[in-house]
Amino acid sequence: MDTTKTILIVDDHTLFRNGLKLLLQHYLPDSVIIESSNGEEALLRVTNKMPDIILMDINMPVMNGVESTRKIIEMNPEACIIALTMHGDESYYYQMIDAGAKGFLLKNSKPDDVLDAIKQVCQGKHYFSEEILYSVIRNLNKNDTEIPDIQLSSRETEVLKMICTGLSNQEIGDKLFISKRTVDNHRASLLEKTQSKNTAQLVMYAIKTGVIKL
Amino acid sequence: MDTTKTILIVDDHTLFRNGLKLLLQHYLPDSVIIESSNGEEALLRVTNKMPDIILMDINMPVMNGVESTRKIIEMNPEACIIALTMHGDESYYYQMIDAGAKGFLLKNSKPDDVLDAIKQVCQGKHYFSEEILYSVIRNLNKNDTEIPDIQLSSRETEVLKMICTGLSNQEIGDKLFISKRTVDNHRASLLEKTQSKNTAQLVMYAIKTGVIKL
DNA sequence: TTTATTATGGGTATATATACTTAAACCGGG
DNA sequence: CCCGGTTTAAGTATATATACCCATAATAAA
Repeated sequence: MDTTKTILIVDDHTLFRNGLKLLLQHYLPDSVIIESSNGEEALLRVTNKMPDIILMDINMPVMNGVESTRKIIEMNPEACIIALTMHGDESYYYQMIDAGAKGFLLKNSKPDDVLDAIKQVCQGKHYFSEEILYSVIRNLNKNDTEIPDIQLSSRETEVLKMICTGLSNQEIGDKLFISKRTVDNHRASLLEKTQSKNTAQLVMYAIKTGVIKL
Repeated sequence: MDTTKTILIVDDHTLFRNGLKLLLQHYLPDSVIIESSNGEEALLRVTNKMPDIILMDINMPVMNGVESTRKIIEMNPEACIIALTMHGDESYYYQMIDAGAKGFLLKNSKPDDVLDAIKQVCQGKHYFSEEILYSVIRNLNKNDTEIPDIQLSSRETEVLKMICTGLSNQEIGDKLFISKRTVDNHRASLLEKTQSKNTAQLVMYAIKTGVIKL
């Protein structure tokens, strides 16, 4: 690692931020570490001056990591954003890649991995935790036999949300001022697109993909 | 803070552990910090010598924080265990209190809060993050009008899990070698006990309460 | 021992969801 | 302009879930 760098940590957990900051200061004494507690704050921080590296959490209040990454990359496609993920965030991998993240780190990585990632990304390369590569490859195997990516229309998403709250097709129709039969059709489309067999699997899909929040 | 203390950090995220360790070493230079990456490791660590303070994450692989806390408190009811929680772990608050945790810290606390918590708990007192107290009080309000605590039988839980995977009552009956009608009745009990109107709400309940994992 | 709960199974009826089909109106991109 | 997808709607049929009722055996709790 050569000269002084500015590193922005974006995470909603103060303890995690503070700890990581100390960690980075210890291994990279010349670096300048700044912090933001969510995606929106991060956006404001980078408008004046783009840091050399951004370590971005995914699950955050106000604005999540995916959206924030997307907007930062819009401002500057060269921005070096490394996603900080936990096990369980698998469904966001592709979204983050799509948004323009240059690297992926698991939160249970070793400090060496973080330094490696920063080094690689600063050189214009990409960096992925081994575990993440493994997980992605495992998903690729799945996708051979299953569906790659599903696109739900806005109406379908709307209906899906209502289904999850426990409304019947009749009730959904009443709320949306459309026929129950139309809702039947949307539901059928949802079952087919998500390869679900019934309501239970549909709700599970909605939760796994983040269509609805707990 | 007076003399030298031993502090055990139990968390599955290496980065978090390392960061928190640096943080504690910075503010408590005389302390000895040791680490475990899950509840089972923690158990092994404390059998020889009980640390003065244990900072315990809740969601961990192999053995989670609740179970680990329960077993450590069994060994030594005086053990000073402080739970480290995230927003979203609300459903575990009561379990952790029940298990014997002496304090509660949110992962987005300030370092000062951590020192406070350690100080208080070492003096035999309890410590709770303000946000946690707030959340608990808010839930108390809810419980006035809603359901206090629901107890599902093991058979019901078994059926509920299968429902969530998308099996029909007939299929569940076949798997459990019981009549479809029996499953009908279990399902009806589940709907009543969980105050659900239909399958969708049932699945939502299962996920919110952690009956099933994603 | 009495009592309560759970697990088991069934009768009957209705409500809802699911499967298959067709089709009209609309809207945006090539 | 036509084409593909979405949204709307409906016919018809079956499968499944839900709502009541009841009953018995085993087990745990009081």
